[in-house]
Amino acid sequence: MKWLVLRAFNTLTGRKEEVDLPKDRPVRIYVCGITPYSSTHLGHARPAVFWDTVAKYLEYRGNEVYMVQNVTDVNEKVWTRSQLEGVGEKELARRYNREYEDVLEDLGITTIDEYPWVSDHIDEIIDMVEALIEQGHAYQVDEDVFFDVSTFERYGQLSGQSPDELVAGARVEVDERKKHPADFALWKSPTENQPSWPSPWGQGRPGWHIECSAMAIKFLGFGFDFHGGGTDLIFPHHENEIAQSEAYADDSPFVRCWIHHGMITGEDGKMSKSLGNFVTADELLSEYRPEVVRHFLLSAHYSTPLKYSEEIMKKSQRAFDRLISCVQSLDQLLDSNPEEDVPLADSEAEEVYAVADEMKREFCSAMDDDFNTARALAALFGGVRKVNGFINTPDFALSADVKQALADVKDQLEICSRILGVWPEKGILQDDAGPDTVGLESEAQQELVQLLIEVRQEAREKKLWGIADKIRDGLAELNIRLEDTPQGTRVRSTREG
RNA sequence: GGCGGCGUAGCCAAGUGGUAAGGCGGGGGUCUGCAAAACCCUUAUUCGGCGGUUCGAAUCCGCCCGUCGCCUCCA
Repeated sequence: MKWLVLRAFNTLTGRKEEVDLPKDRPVRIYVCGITPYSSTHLGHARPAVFWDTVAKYLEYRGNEVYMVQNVTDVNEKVWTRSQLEGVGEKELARRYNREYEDVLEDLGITTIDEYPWVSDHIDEIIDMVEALIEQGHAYQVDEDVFFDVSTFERYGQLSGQSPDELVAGARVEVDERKKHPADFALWKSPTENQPSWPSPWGQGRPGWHIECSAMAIKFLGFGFDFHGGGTDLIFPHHENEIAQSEAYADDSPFVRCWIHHGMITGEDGKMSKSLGNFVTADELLSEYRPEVVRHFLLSAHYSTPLKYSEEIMKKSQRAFDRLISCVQSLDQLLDSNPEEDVPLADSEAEEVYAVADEMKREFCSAMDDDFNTARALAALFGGVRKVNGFINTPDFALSADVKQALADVKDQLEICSRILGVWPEKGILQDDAGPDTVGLESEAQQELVQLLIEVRQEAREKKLWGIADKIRDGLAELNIRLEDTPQGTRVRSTREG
């Protein structure tokens, strides 16, 4: 496979640019993670699924990937919530982080190499703040330390606004001790009895922003390849990250390409806790299979807002069903013996190979073009449609050559699907049929279903349609659907989730 | 008020200079004992509006409208 250039939209420059992928070292990626103070919702799942897909794609492309996602466990929100629940800040963070990790595991996210915690990097943070003070980029007031925005001429580059413009519309009252209203805290004294750490400026806590700079530089070095996060983090978080990091290193750029994903929205705007319109990842995963959730999250380009609704989830469910159905058809053909002396077997096989090639080409072209997962999904399903069309033609015959070509197309479907995470990882009947379905363990249930199919088949051969339909209808009520195909009766679970 | 994103069929969504992918839904057919699934045909003379550049614009430029986000320690 000959790779073309990868292009990505860089928030810093505001345009799509070519990204040279390093050949002698891993692609280094930092993605803003969560603040573990409440349940994981869909908005947290989007970046995780998106970046997991990017990493898997880059690996498929032949690049190693090293990806880091932080855990902001020292933070006002964590503190506030811990007070409400009457537990320690650390304990609360651990609990919600565990929940987040479980969701990531359910969603098949396997590409994140490090999850650094802020509370484990206080030393690095203090070192960085000290250096910034020495360099004249930061100043101490009482027991707080602020970054001096006026010493960094590129301030505002990412968000496209000057410090004064930012201040003009500010809705918060400004700390009078700051030299410039846009200055931000690097280190601050604790309120009440918050956990705090000793520092040259007294007991205190890191400000927001500084932890990401310190941890990104520690794990990835200065000038790494991609930095991801939500559009809501562009200002102030990422703007400040750039300022303090580039000031600290006296170098530029801190990040080669900034990628910001759009917000998940509910019926009334951005999904957030304060609006109460969020859907937790757990809720969704109890209703839909992870592959379906991934399909939904990848069905629009990462940069656009994505509206959640029950209806749209049903669409993703159907799309996933379509993929499964195609794979099952392929499996059945690959399990059967090829016919001999099939006319035109060569050209038929060529046709199938062409489907696989075209799908792969279009898939890669979509991913290379600013990680366009919506287009990649379209390429995948285009392949599904063509395969279905091919094996459904009236004069379709399974020659040995065609069989081999179909095996190839199935491999390609699997490769593309696995990158996106929509490949049915777990069996469709076996794992779906929990005890609630028919009150039996799955293996016993399978055997039972097989028996029923055989009985029904005998009934059909004797044209006892009433009995045959009773079995089919009865199983349908248990969410087990029977489909009669020329290759025999196929079993499908219609249970969602 | 400032900055940025977005606006494509009933719905979701690709398409960033060469004449509108795909999916869902709808309509018609094929297959089937009947179904289901699948397949085939069909469903936007036009891309929020108005101007401009160009042989040619959904694509580039300007203005306007709508919408979302940020300017609050939010993914």
